[in-house]
Amino acid sequence: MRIATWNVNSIKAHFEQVTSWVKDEKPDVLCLQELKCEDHNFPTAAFEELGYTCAVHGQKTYNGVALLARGKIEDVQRGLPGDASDEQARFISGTVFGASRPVTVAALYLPNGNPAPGPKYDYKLGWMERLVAHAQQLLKSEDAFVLAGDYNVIPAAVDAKHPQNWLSDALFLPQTRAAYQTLVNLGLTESFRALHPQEQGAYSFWDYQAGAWPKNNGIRIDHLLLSPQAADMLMAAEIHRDARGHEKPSDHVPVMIELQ
DNA sequence: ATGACATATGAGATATGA
Repeated sequence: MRIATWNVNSIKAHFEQVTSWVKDEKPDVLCLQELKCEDHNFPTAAFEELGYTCAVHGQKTYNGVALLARGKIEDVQRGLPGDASDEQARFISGTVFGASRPVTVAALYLPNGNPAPGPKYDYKLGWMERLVAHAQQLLKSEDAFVLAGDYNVIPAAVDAKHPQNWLSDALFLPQTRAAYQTLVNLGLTESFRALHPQEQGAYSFWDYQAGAWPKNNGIRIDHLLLSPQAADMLMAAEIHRDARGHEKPSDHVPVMIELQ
């Protein structure tokens, strides 16, 4: 079972590139972030024609996440538990069915948090605390699960071309990295780094500005975190950096893993 | 030090992103 995550920076603006990639790669499960559209404007019919079931948690202009799967999706949950007043569409989860066992997959779009300090950074840290609490709940079941998405977290200096430029940024502040490490320390496995411990220059985001892409001035912020039961099934993890080379691309590229 | 670039909204300029 192959599971991919991709911050598409508007599904409307990048529809052709997303569907083209899906036709080529045929992931079994696809987590999308930054749809920037409401549910009724998501191209559900087009993805259904490609063989996917769609679970969408959209929002006008900002945010918006979706979970797509080749088979059925059960127990869909929209929104990250822990704050009923949070109206930002940044989390959707559901259970999909692989050859061997069910897997719960969450598509998440963790808040950017800039400028830090400030209310946006407070929101980011609060969101991360809620994600830790939710992961703790999921771990109790001992089921396989995958938390996939745009974490807006640079885990370590190796995950940025110029880490010194990010020291005071919400994506790389010590408090951000500590919160992310708290999540991982629950017993989760970060797929890409687990399989490529030494690899440098592997990024998933390049700013549109200042020629970041041709200089490979990127950061690795899109991650798939695995429960112990899912980690046991991990066979591959790859960043599809070629997607950044098209005309008018998203600023993120897909990251895809293979389980069992 | 600043802006550079992209998207959505809505019809100009602003908010957001990372």
